[in-house]
Amino acid sequence: MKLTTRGRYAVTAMLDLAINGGKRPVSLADISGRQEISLSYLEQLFAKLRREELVTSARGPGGGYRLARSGAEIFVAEIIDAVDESVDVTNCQGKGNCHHGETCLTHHLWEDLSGQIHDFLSQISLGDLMEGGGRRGPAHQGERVVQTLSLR
Amino acid sequence: MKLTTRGRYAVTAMLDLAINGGKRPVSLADISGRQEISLSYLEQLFAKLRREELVTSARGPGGGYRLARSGAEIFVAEIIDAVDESVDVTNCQGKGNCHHGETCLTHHLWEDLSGQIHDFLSQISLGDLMEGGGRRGPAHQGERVVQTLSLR
DNA sequence: CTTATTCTTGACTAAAATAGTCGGGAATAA
DNA sequence: TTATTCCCGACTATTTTAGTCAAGAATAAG
Repeated sequence: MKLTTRGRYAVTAMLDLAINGGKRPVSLADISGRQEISLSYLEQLFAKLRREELVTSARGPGGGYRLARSGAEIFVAEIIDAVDESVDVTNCQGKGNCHHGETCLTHHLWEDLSGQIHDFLSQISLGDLMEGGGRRGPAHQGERVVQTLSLR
Repeated sequence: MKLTTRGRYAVTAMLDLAINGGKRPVSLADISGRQEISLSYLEQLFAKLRREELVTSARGPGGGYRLARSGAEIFVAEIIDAVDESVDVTNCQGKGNCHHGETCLTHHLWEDLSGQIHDFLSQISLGDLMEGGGRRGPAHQGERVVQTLSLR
């Protein structure tokens, strides 16, 4: 799990799709215009999103992309995983000699930590984001997610 | 808040310091040897950690670094913030014209999201990591952190 | 006092990731 | 038939990451 600008772009684009996508598919050109993301870059991102079956596509005039499921069933973690694949685990993979010959401590640690964040983002759907949205202030105090995190 | 390899390096090094640092300071050469991180790179990281007052230094033979506070009082989020500074907020900073003239939706969204993760990592101290450590399996089922996350 | 050790600083470099470009295609609705 | 839109691969510029190098300052130990 990585959190980068690319992940933000992808979530942004998917949210745009969730908001503006009704019956008709939404073209990348539209998303590009609204969100100010380069069209070609969006194409790259959506190729990955499609491979992970988060969106479906329709070619030709009036074509574009649709969410593969409802917004309530698509979670932020899925989107980020789709575009930011390959979490390479540096240092001491398998070697297990990092710490006085014992099996690497910090590696597991980070893996766990990143797993926790992943679990967290797995609870937030596009639907949640649409409701609560980016609005700050007292508008939506409603939604609450309670999470139990265990450190092992 | 960014989560990168550099942050992992920093947390790893700080944890090494927490574990191996008793009365005497720990030299970067020692950490470099144990954790297999380049010495010069560690120097760069520790310059930042020192600026943020997470560690104190002692020069000369037998010198090295010490945690500035006890491990129980140093939190993962602080470490990551210290080395991964400058979270630049791309697109629509202040412009507020991203989405049909309304003030940018996804920007706030991401800021909130990243804030939640920050809060989460602000609850995990080096002390916690030392206890629970990287051990998987049923060893330490004890520690539990309960968090209430609110989507706005 | 000398010396080896260790931090301190700044500039530089190589490699990788990120963000983006470009050009050609294939499908398809109008 | 044609304009629109996805699809795909290769290429490029910029930035970030990870690491190198060299010179210097503080200081404990001998």
